[in-house]
Amino acid sequence: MPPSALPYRPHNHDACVARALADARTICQQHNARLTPTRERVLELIWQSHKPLGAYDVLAVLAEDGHNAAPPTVYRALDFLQQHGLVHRISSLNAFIGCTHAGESHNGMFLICRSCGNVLELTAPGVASAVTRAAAEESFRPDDVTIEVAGHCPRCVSEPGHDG
Amino acid sequence: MPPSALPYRPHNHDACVARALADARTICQQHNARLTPTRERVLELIWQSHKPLGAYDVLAVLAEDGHNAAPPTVYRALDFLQQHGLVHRISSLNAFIGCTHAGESHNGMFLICRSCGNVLELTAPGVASAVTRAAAEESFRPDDVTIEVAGHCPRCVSEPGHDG
DNA sequence: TTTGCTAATGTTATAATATTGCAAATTTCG
DNA sequence: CGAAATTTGCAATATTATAACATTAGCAAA
Repeated sequence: MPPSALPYRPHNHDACVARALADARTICQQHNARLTPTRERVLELIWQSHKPLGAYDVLAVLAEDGHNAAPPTVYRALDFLQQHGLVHRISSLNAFIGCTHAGESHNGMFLICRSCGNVLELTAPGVASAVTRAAAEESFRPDDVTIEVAGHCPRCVSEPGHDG
Repeated sequence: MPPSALPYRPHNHDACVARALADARTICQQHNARLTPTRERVLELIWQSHKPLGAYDVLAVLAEDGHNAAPPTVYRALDFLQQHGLVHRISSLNAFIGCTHAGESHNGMFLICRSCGNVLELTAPGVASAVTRAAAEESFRPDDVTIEVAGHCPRCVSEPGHDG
């Protein structure tokens, strides 16, 4: 039996979040970019679980925080975080998830469980090269590659009905 | 020099549309599904070019037709067409495009030109199998695979500024 | 310390995309 | 025909995202 990937097994998620925030600080410093309180808070919220979060979900939590924010605040923070490779947008879900390979150059491929909602980000070199090759056969010059796979994660295949 | 794929070279596009409509009729018959006038008209509109069309673009043309339709009309027609494999939704664009492999079982991969807007749908067995393999390594059971590649098509790489 | 510049945020409004729910019409089929 | 199922019409509303412009914070030079 192969080891389950992170999102699918119990773990101290606070450690995930802490690591993500620490990495983000480092990366922003390297980029000479300012990880302001709002941006950091949004990143933290996005990282609250391995399930993607919608912009308006983030907005709602900010409101609970007492931060009277409007949509542009959230979208700007998310744009910033995306630009620095700290979060990804999952376009088939209109939602955002923390990048688990921040800092590394990577081609994300996302495995989205329809049952529990967790998303696993993979670096899949074989997939990336196959895509590149297929594009090259059409003389197409790729820029951004979106690969999103909806299905069922190992936990939900074996014991349906999870939500965590 | 490799031959340009269909969307990138001049062709009698009316023939594309006619073939798509004819195929659709056949497929719907096989599925015991009703290709009603609205559905057929929506399919025809989606096929007006090799550029994806938004739901509200379709709606606008229906309005010009004198068909006083509301959004649900369009979305229902599009759902129907998707269910029968006649159109695809490009989630990175929130738009729809005619399926060029209707009837065949296929895993679409879309090459989206950011310059001219044309979209080429490919069947890429190498990509499909790489994705399947990567998912299997995580014991993930894929259901739907979305592969969308944004970039520049051969025509726009060699002579930027196209729109057709 | 003021001044001036840039990046970041606030604020209001609105655009763009998509769905819900119910009633009416149409088609299918016994 | 008449009952059941499918399709459509329609109004309202939900959800996601951006435009436009005013304001403030951070920071460096005069």
